[in-house]
Amino acid sequence: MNKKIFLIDAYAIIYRSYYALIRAPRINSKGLNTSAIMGFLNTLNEVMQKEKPSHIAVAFDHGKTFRHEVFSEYKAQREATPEDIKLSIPIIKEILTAYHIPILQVEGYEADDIIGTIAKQAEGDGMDVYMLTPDKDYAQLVTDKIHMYRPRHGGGYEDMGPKEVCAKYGIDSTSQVIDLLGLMGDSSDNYQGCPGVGEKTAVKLILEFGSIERLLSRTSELKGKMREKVEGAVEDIKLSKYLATIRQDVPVTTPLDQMQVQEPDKEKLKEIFSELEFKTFAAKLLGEETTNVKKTSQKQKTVNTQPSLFAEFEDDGPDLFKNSNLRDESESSAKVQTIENEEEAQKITDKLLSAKIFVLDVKTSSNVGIDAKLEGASIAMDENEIFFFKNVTPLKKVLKSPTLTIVMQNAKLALEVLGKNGIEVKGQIWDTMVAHYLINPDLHHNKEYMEEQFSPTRATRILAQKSQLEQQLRDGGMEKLFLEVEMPLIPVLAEMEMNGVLLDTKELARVQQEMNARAMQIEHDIYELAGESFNIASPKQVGDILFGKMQIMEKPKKTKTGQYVTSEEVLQQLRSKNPIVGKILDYRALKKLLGTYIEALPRLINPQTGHVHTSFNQCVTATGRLSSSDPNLQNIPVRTEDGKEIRRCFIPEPGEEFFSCDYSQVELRIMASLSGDQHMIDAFLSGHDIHAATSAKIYHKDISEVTKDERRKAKSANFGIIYGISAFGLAQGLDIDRREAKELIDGYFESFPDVEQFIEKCKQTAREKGYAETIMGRRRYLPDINSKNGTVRAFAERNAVNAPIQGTAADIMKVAMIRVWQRLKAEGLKTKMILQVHDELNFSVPTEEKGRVEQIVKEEMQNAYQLAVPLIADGGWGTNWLEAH
DNA sequence: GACAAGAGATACGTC
DNA sequence: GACGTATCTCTTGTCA
Repeated sequence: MNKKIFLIDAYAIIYRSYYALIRAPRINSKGLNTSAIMGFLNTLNEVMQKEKPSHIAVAFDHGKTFRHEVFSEYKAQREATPEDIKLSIPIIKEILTAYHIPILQVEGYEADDIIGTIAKQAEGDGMDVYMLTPDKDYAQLVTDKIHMYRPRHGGGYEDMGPKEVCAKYGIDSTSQVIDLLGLMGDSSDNYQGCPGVGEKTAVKLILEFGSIERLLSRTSELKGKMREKVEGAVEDIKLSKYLATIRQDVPVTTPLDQMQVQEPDKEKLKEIFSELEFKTFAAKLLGEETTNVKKTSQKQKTVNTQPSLFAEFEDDGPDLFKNSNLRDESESSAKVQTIENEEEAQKITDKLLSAKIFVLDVKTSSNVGIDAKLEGASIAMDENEIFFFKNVTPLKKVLKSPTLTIVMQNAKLALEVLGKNGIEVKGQIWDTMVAHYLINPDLHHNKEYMEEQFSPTRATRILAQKSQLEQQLRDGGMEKLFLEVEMPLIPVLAEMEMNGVLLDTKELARVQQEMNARAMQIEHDIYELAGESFNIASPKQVGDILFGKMQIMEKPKKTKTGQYVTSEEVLQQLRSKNPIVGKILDYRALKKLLGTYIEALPRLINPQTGHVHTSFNQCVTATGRLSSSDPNLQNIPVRTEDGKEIRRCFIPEPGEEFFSCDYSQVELRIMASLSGDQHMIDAFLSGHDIHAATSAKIYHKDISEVTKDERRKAKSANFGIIYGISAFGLAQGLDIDRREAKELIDGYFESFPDVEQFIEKCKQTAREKGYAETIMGRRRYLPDINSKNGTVRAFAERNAVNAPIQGTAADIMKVAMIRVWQRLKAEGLKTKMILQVHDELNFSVPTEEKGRVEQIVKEEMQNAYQLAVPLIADGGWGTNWLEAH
């Protein structure tokens, strides 16, 4: 029989036992928590009986280690060893001594290092080595002869050899365990490895590169974020690997033969167990009759709650700095005066009326207009004095005065909340949030600003910001855009948000049922074709089925994270390979519609108003467009038949009609105008279908001879220019090769030479100024325009072309919205503007106003700006959004 | 170790 | 090109 040695990591077992019983610790009559001792003994007992080792030893950590020397933070975050464990250690050591089991500890080393060293020696002596520990770090030591003997969660043990270790972590060899740990780090030892890399990613990298050293020498092969992560943590990774590496050269003085299992000192053990009140143990371990010792005879008390050792420090006392409002006040020199009676209010409103400008900062219960309640408002005329109104009604008269300038931050929200309380704002709005957006359109303003909590003194900060922002707007030539477009737009948006849009919930429910049934059928078909069921919503699983299991194509494309690409684009190409592909696409389309719209929309109906109230965000996009969220009503489907079913569910107010009016080819018209290309302008002036006309020009044909395919290509080219896509992008979109795409673009530029020049000019201007500009002076900064990296630069160049076109379209639409809204007001019409989708406006119109509204909307949209080509707006009516289109 | 929250990737809806 | 949202997957922090 071969020699068999068990090496036990004492603290690992002790901690594990202690925490396993933390909710119901074992406490003996002397008040000692014996969980740790009991657990340790149980483990020892089980091993001795089951495995009958020939040799055994127990290793303890001892003092600060060499790891602390190279890394002072090593295990620094660990809480102090619980008192109960501290008390248990000498007892456990005493028990071990009584068993005649050697206690191994070496100053400056951890138990792992000692066990690593002995394991190596024992292996050299031809022993079978078992390391008894739950600690995964030990896996690095595993060989054919050195196994881990790991306590299982529910009880029992797991014998882990090289095969088991590799299988558990998914690696090729046990030596890679340290590479794995070096990358993932170990939170319990307080070293982090590569931040953002956990087990999954670490395994992937190790499998790809083999080791940390090889990975670090070849980081250039990594892509994107992953490369940044790894390259940014090279030193941490190296250090982590060093810390994770278990030493095998510890000066242990105990020779192996002293670890031979011996007869225990039974008398001594009896004494200790009796002291601990371990009756069962005493009986069991000493081989006495156990049957008459009933379980219940253990008088161990079970305590459910244990007072925290730190209780006295956990008292949630007053933290002066917890409340940021308090901190704000201490920073501001302004006096805050709370206005509570009418007399005071009167005085201040009189003062306000004679002031030209003041700050109004409204306190709301929510950042979402429709949900928000009015909770007061502060007013500041200068930086010294702030008045906080708990009741805002006295301000009604002031806010109505059109001659005053009211400075606000996020005025749309204020207007909405005030409006709900019957207070109209007619003064000139000056919104610092929007100003900041114009000056720096790349930042996320809504979040940044709205997360700042209200405090009475916020008003003075807004005032200070205003003068700064005003200067910046002037410097950037955006004052006009700000005052004449963005500011007047605010009440329009506020009203649209409050109006909301009605949904036909019955119809929606019907559509939901029908689509759900279809989705289920398709799901079933897919499982049948795949021969197994899987999560079709998981791109990873879809990829594994299609390309891994079914292998429907050779050399499938992979994403940067190493998964198969299963995008619509890829799958469309593979439709003919296997019927499952089409089914997956159909399933995804249905699920998308169901999940994003059909099931989601009814949940977003406001119970008070019965309408869906989106947020129109004025400070989000880099180009100047609005965006819509919660829900996004700017991406309601329209292309597919199923998508159209959803549009059908958007309805006007009861008894009214839905009017939808959209600009025809605004962006192309803007490009024609900005470039001044006479051919393009003529094409528009002729009134022909613009894509056909473009095509006729490119292919030197009469417009009547243009084929469908030629028109399609011209259309793509037109869009390509607007979106600034590359020849590559165009080729992809049209499914033609790049050479042909290049020819198409060349032909396009030959036909419209000034368009080509315009594009060049856009890039040139951006290079010189550092930003692109719209017709109304809106800027988009393009810091990458002079980048050395070709891809990065090309991206900026496309933005340089796209931003002026898309941004100008946005400018024009905003002007149109303001004018339409103002006319509706001026003419006292009840028609409501309810949605804007970039180039389209939607209204709910009382029947008697139809004629008037159609005329106003078309007129104001078409005359919003004078271009070299006419702006055309097409309107349509219906009982729902789809019909109106 | 289990669990939840957060971040990132992927996919897809619109203009 | 510009967005916003759903879903899955992985990482990280927290709690025993």
